[in-house]
Amino acid sequence: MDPHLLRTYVTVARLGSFSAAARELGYTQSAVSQHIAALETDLGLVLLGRRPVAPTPAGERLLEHAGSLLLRLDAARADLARYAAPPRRTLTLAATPLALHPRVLAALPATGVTLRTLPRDGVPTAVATGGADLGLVDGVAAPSDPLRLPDVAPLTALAVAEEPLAVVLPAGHPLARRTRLDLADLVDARWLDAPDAGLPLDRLRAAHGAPGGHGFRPSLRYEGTDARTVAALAAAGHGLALLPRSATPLASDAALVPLAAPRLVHRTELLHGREPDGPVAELVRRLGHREAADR
Amino acid sequence: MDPHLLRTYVTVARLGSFSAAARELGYTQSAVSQHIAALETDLGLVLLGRRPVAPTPAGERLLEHAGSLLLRLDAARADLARYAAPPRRTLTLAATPLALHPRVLAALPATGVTLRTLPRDGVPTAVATGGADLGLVDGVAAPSDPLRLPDVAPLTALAVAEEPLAVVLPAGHPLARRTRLDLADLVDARWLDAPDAGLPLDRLRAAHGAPGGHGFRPSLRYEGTDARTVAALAAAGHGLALLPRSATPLASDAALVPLAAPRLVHRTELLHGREPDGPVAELVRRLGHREAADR
DNA sequence: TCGAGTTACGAGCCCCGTAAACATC
DNA sequence: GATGTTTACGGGGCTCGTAACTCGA
Repeated sequence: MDPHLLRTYVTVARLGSFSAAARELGYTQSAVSQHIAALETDLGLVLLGRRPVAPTPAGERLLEHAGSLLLRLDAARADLARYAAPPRRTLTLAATPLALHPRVLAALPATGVTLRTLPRDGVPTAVATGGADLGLVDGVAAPSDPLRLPDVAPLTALAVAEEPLAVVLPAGHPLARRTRLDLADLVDARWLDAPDAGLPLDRLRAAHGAPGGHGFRPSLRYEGTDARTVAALAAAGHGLALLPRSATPLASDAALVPLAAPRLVHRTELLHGREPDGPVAELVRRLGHREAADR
Repeated sequence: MDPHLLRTYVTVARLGSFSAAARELGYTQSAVSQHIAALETDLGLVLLGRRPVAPTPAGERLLEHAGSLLLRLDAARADLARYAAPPRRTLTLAATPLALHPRVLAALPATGVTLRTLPRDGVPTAVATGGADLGLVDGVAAPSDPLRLPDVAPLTALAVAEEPLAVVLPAGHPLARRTRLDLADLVDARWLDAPDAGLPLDRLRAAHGAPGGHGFRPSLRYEGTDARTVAALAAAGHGLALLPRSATPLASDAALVPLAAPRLVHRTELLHGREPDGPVAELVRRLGHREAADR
């Protein structure tokens, strides 16, 4: 289970071809073939069906392990590299769209900042593998509960902000006159599915206590990262959306009703590798008032 | 960052000696020395101080990564090995002491079972690396919240039971007459520190919302795994203890007061690798009524 | 001087590329 | 026969062991 072999394996599985993988990795087809053969004899399992080239069930399983394994390997290397490198003068920040809280924007230094928005899982990965110095992630959680983040490497998370959640509906919607809404009222509604900009529907289902996967049926799917668009889509009646209050600069045709039960908040956390220095440490100091969790 | 080199490195760090590590791994000192040198040049860092042989700060950091990396590697191998092996006829169960809920014991098959109790972190590890077919872990959590387990590999967790928590005090204790207690009343008390048998004090601090580490000061430390002993120690006045109701067959000199706030329960979960078969699947079917989480 | 880690060097193995064989469309 | 995977084989590099060297108590 040499990492080289694993890397070859995941590449072949992703591309569905030995030769394509060889091109991408800078090997010959022959070498790739030998790598796969070595893995298969080592594990005593056939990992790939040939013609077409596709993972067997065991191979699917290995893919899950291998992905996380290679990720952690990169993370370890990147983390150690920080020890060798001189302190950074600039700062790269990876954030989910809704995590760009005004408090954070206000605290950023005037120069030397690169900001990049990524989908949710990409942020921890970027911080772990050194693609970013700091990460900002948002999500729903019970008040003062830490977010559930995939633990790719030892990262430290600090709570940055918590704010109430609100349901966005068209102004004419029957529920728009309410002063508060419970999640239970909304299980059967159609919801916008905007995993990169809004809050994933899975989280709602989980919060509502139905991990089985029923309820909160998706309507339109939006694959962009702009919260304003999500709010506009909801106002136009394409489905409900749950957003933090501050992220919804309202059009006149939308109604915003606070979510009352269950008690959930929109939470933003700052993620960093350990022992930040230079501008990273400065920003952490300005933002992090209370420690959330050590992963 | 070849796993072989990492394994050599952690062994050297653990034993504090190149030659001892060489003996343990079946290499010559020379090879070990070359392994370490290779790692150090690869990463561009000095990992070990020689004479005495001890990790540098960067080396300490690598140790954290390497430990988890090697563990996951073993886990992946063990998981894949299950695909190749014929279905098991026997069943090995790893459990924390308080996780042996009567429901579980009742559901065990009559023959072919090996039961082993381990400290908390050992259970997920054992299941992941194939040391056990199934794991049972207990912990405190908010009602219907999954436990926070270290994620060493993709494991599936099923909720088995939740039951109320109670504080064990000596019969003569000033608080023993109360009909309910809040955690806030008990921050300043002395607590038994019994990480392997009772509930770790860190969890109490976290539940109380003070991750800083204050409060819940330890009194006597008990390193065994017997819950009965913990209850007896608490009854004898050596410190308070928090236990699930059912785990405290009471001596007459002890008082049991239910914990009322925050709303916490003692929860047990069943852990298994995916797609169980044979007796494993049978037990899972009998016990797992609701799925807790997929890690 | 002794214990312990490093360095020099050579033998063997492993890994990859070339090239030919083989399979499938 | 075109495309794509496997197998045979050979060279170069890597890894480990032997043994000589170095350093500190």
